[in-house]
Amino acid sequence: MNDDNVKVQMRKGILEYCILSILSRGDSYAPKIIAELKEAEMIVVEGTLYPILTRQKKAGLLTYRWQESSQGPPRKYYMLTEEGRQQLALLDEAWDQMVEQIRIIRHGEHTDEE
Amino acid sequence: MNDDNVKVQMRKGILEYCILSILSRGDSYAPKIIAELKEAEMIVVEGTLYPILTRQKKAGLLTYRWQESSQGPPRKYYMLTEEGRQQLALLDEAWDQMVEQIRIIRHGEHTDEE
DNA sequence: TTTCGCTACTTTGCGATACAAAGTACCGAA
DNA sequence: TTCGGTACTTTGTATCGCAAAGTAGCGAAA
Repeated sequence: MNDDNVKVQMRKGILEYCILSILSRGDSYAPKIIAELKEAEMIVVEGTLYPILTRQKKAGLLTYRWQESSQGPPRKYYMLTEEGRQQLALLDEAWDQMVEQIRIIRHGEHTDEE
Repeated sequence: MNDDNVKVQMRKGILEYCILSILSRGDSYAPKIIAELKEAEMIVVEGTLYPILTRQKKAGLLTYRWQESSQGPPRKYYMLTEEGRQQLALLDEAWDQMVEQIRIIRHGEHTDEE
């Protein structure tokens, strides 16, 4: 167990959540999504992102449309489906729960104590 | 991608962190650790916990001593090493960072806006 | 027209993980 | 001696993030 690996493992599954969350604010395409994740200091590479997008589309959470770019090849703009929005709501809950679980483990059961 | 799987994936790596955190409050053995995790509603089974403990011991983060029980077979009491404490401090940081990263992705960069 | 660099998307193989399930071993009471 | 409870261990499976290499369209420069 080395340091980098722990971080990698910690992020498993969380990336799917982040991507849905980003798309909930508007359609986007891969390189732009990567840039947004990088702004939050959550580095992601292509080889990670594309398979996730494909999985999520296959799961019915996303769809996409091709859109031409003023520069370079056309882009695949992904957008949330209704099912994707529902899944995002579930993940919002799951994340909040996990934060609370970790808080309990770190500091104990109560809220008004250190 | 089904619901349960997302939760499973979200927890990858986080369990290692939880275990170090639990042990930082005092030596413990597997069934007791499982009980503590369950209190935080973070269900773990034996087949998950034991390999983690073995990995962490092999990594030098933990040691253990055998201690007899008033009932049943002797217990392996695990305790943090100095290296384990250092690693825990790093993971505390990493976790806080991740919570902040998710916050940024969910709500945007600023703290005083919704 | 051809070539080159940029952008965008895709695929393959690897190492690591959580989990289910089954198994091993020790202890004390009936 | 047998049996129930406790504790620890091992094996096989599915999934994930990632590095690395590959495919392809577009426009500008030669």
